[in-house]
Amino acid sequence: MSAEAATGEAWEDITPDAARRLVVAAVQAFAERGYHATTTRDIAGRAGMSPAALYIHYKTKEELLYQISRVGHQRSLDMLREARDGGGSAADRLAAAVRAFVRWHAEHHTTGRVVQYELGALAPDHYGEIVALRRQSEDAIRAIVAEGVAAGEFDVPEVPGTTLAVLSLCIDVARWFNPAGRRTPDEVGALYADLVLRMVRAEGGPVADRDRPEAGDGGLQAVQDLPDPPETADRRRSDQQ
Amino acid sequence: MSAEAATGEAWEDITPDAARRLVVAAVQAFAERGYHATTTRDIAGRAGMSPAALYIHYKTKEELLYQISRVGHQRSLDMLREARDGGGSAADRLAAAVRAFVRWHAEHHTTGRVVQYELGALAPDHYGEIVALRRQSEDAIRAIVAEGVAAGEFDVPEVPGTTLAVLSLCIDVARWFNPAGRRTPDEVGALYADLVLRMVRAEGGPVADRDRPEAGDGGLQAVQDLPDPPETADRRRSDQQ
DNA sequence: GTCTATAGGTTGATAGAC
DNA sequence: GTCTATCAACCTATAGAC
Repeated sequence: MSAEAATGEAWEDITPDAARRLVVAAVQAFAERGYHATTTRDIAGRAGMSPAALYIHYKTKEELLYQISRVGHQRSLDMLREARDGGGSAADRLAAAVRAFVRWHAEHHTTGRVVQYELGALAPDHYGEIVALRRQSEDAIRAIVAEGVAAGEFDVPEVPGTTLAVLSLCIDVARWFNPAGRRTPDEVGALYADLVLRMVRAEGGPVADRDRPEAGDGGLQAVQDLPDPPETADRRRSDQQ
Repeated sequence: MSAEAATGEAWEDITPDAARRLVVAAVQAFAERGYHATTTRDIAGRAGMSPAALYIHYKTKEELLYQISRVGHQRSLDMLREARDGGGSAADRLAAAVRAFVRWHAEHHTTGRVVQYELGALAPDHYGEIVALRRQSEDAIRAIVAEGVAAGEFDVPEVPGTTLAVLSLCIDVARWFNPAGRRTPDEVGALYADLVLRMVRAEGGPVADRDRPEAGDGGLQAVQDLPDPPETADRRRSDQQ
């Protein structure tokens, strides 16, 4: 599978064709070199156009990054919410969430790198919008963990901290995954789902059925301490803890 | 504590004074904006010098990054080897490794971000040197995990994959840690050591003492499938799997 | 919509006075 | 060792022909 095929899958519905080619080219370039090291000439060249053609479809280089970041974050959020709202025990749903999220970060590791590691180059208003999506993704995982604890399926030292660790583990896959490596995206997803369940399982193993409080977050969703909103686009990097 | 104080701790023995100020300034700038978005003017300005003064102490901007990366990676490796060679059970030593590594990435998250996420901007020969240090860090963790499995203390689905996950979890702390957040570096270290032990623990809990094979790697250190060495400095990002 | 040409500004790094 | 001044290269984005 060519790099373009792997990168392009998520961008099928962008039209016109030239705009899609530019996004695909930008994802590859941003993932390889980083946003700031990538020139608009490079992007346009990869898309088979002159440097000026980029500006017919996108107002700035940052708008291209914003498009990539927005679609990628929305896709992640949909995926995690689908797992949260799916059937089965909390363990089933947490495993499904981790499997899907990890698989996506491995399969689309080029997109994943841009989505996860180039946030800091977004304009302040775009950054704010993306952070809102990230909080919602964290909420989805936290809900599953909290429900598992409430149901007696999980035993964790702390719900928000464990949620952070699970999310963190999945995100970092985009950084290290190498398609020429030993494992397929499916295998990494299965391995990580296994490891995460080991991390949260109650000592006696999952409880099949017992009296349990109403499922839901039950006030367990602590407000996150996020850093101050950015003054300029490049003044901060983290949006968690 | 000022940002400079937190960043500066690791660079005390760099002389002369101007060279140290430049490294500290570079760490802060690279962590905030990324290597490519940082100008030599910005670094020199933060260090209280003219743009040209930087070149008295460092031949290029990349040499500054290399210095930061080399010292940070060497410090990480020393830390992990000290835990590996320390006393106690495999669980004790794995917990010590995670606690120290996570604590360092939280406390020195500015340095950590540069060390972990700006590798891709290194010149090819410098990059190769850093990757060698990273492999040795991975070896240190893998040795502890393998020894725990051999001793019956740990039960993991796969030693190399579990090692990767542990390392990954620790590294990602540099990305998300926010000193204005809820947790201190010590608290994150303790939490993560707890979570990692849950991840690797044998179902029946640690085995106190039993017949066990000679401790050591025993051939369990699989050769890593690393990507091809870079042709140019900016052509690759990952060095694992 | 795409091109060539280029404006207008910034960059990494150097020259030479002190 | 540090400064001011500057160069040559390169960048993002725009103008205007087709």
